[in-house]
Amino acid sequence: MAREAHKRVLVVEDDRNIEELVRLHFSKAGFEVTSTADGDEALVLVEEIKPDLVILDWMIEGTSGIEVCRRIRRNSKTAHVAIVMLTARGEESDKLRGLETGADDFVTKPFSPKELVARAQALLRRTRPSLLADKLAYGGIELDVAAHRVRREGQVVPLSPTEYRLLKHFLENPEKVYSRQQLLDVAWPHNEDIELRTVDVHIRRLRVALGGSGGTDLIRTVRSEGYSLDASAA
Amino acid sequence: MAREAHKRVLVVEDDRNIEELVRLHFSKAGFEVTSTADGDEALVLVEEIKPDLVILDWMIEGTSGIEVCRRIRRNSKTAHVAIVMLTARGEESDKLRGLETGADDFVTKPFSPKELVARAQALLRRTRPSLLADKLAYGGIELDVAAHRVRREGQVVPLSPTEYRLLKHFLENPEKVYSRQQLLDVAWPHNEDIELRTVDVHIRRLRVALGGSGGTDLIRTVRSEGYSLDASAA
DNA sequence: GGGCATTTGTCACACGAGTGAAATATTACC
DNA sequence: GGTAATATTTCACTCGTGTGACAAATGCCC
Repeated sequence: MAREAHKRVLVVEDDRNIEELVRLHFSKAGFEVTSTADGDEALVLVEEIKPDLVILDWMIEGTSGIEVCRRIRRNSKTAHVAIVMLTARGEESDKLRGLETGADDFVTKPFSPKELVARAQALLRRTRPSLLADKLAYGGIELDVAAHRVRREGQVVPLSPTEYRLLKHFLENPEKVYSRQQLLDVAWPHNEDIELRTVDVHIRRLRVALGGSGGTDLIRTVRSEGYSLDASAA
Repeated sequence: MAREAHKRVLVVEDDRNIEELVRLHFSKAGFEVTSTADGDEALVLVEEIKPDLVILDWMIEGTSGIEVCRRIRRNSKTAHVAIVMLTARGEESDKLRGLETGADDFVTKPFSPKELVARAQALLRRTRPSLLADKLAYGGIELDVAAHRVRREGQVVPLSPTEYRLLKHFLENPEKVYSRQQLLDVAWPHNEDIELRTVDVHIRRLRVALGGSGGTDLIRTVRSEGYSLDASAA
């Protein structure tokens, strides 16, 4: 989730030339591109490959673009995906209907592929407020994802980036033991060639940071296994 | 606001025929019409008669239409007025620039006077969201959107355009961390090919501007993440 | 239109927090 | 008690950020 995997984009477009153009530019921008010319197939694919982004032509074979958009939004498994509509010039009313239907952005043909990619990327950067499950809490600790802020008993706890990532992972999976290697995998952006012992050090720093206000230690050491977040007595 | 007095309209147009045509139709629709052919005179009149609506020709004597528009918007006493631009056919780029400058609607010549009146009336009915929700506040900072003015502890804080956009975004989303890229997306009109580090500099300028009165720093640096507006202690 | 002030983007440099590894001390388990 | 695992401390180095300076771009006024 935190790691920088290639974003997937599904292109729904029945004009071969445009499809190629879009595919080329998104590939070049590091996206993994899948495409189809058919609306019904698009609905299957969007569930299957779980793209981060759908580029959707307004007028396509099978189910119309606007209908595809609506159905993607209605299906809870796919409702979250970002959607950019491609439409012909000058159809202002279409634009309104498209936004109502749930498209996130609109690009009118003819368009600059570079701009399309740029807007798509900006769209993916934008956080969707509705999707932010942004409060984690356990044993007197609160973590606000949006504000990137941690409190213990109401007191703000300053954490370094690594400490924050560690704690966030523990809060997302409380009372579950993770080995040092597992922790390196989830809380270190570049987890190659890092000593397992290093985890110990950061666990300690996290303990100190959290305990600054004098509370009990919520991080449990499980000998020869790893660590977990656990409010039960040691 | 509640009273149904005759709406006042100022027509800025140097073509005698068009001026007459517009005057006639707006009068018939119950407007009180004033007109001028000169841009500089328009700026005086708009303060004097406080119209509800300005019909503004793109190309006029004196100061150009776009410049008149800009100045009307910049003057806090007149910034709220509705503006409809009259422009020659086919100038899409003009249209864009006009909207950026602050025109509310665009009508291309030749136009139907009936349609012009209808759109003007629709415009007046339409509530301008930016002018309604026009007070943002957080941690001793007040931002008046309509007046385009910022105060801290009551003291007026002069801000450059970029600083203003940054602060406005933060005030609209307080205590939420934004990456440099996200800030470029929302606070820079043309965000292509701008270095991420540039954000740092403008954040600093905003800090200096806000802190001029000696208050604490409300902008929080979240290392390796971005910035947020946050009144809590570190 | 020309000259001036402001705004803006970029850079170079300095500083300090954050990080990873190593060395030593401590604890837990048999 | 012996051994292995973990805790703690320390240190060198990296990397992100703050800062001031500068040049280009923009807008403004006459």
